[in-house]
Amino acid sequence: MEKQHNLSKNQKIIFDLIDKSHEPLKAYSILFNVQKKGINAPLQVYRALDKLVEIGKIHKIESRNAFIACQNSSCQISKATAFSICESCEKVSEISNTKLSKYLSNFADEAGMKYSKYNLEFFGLCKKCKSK
Amino acid sequence: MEKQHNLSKNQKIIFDLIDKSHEPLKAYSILFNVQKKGINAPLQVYRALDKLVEIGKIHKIESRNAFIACQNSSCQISKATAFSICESCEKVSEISNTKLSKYLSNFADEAGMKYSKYNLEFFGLCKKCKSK
DNA sequence: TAACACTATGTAATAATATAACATTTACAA
DNA sequence: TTGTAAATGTTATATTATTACATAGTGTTA
Repeated sequence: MEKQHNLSKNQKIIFDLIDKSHEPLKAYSILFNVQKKGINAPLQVYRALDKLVEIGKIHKIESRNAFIACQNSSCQISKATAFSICESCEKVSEISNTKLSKYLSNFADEAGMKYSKYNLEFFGLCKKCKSK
Repeated sequence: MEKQHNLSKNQKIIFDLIDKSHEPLKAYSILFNVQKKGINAPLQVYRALDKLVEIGKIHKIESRNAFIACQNSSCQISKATAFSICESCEKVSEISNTKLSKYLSNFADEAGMKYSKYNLEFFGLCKKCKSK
């Protein structure tokens, strides 16, 4: 059984917002959206984001400085993440592919090092944008 | 034959600095280091960095907001990059592995989409830090 | 060579992203 | 009930990156 994380008040407010969103959210856009709920300062947002990333409820899209909810229960443990990003409409999807994650987890560099932690971002055009 | 890019004055100054460095450099650290050469403003640095990234002479380490010189002639074309990052000493190495790059370039998501462009960052402890 | 397009440069101001430092409060196990 | 870790609140500030505008260089081609 996986460890249960009871989210704190701020964590819950911010997670709910990200989880409901259909696109990655940026920290200051989150801040703007939760000010009505009494979260007033950037640090309050960043602290909640840090924690949510740490426990795997959300992921940071590094190339976009934005955050999305995890779509994939297993990366709550693994911290091994992969995304596809449309360079036109900025749609981001989490890739949940066992073969890919196994391949990357087992990948060994020249020195024989393996890495259980990684982040992969694919870039291209999504189906919609491609057909325009 | 690959397209020859003649670097401009600022591009050359900044590329030389990054190329000589044994660690990823951040934009404002670059700025500080090139002020004696007459580059005074952040924008001058960012413009050169953008161009150098575009032509593949350097890469951005997204999770660190830092830049390193390309170690791998082939990614001047591919924009398909992979790195290992030590979470203790922050050493970054570019991974140049044909199997890996082929695997990722041929990877198709659920929708059958392939992506020639990607960025992969592995995290762990380098050999040195591991043995401490 | 003049006209043009394109790339690069210089400068100032400001936007966007993220953290430091410090005080206080809450959750909860020992 | 006390100790400790986690979370919160607040102010200030550090770090990363872009906008806007003016000017200068480079190379092509009419």
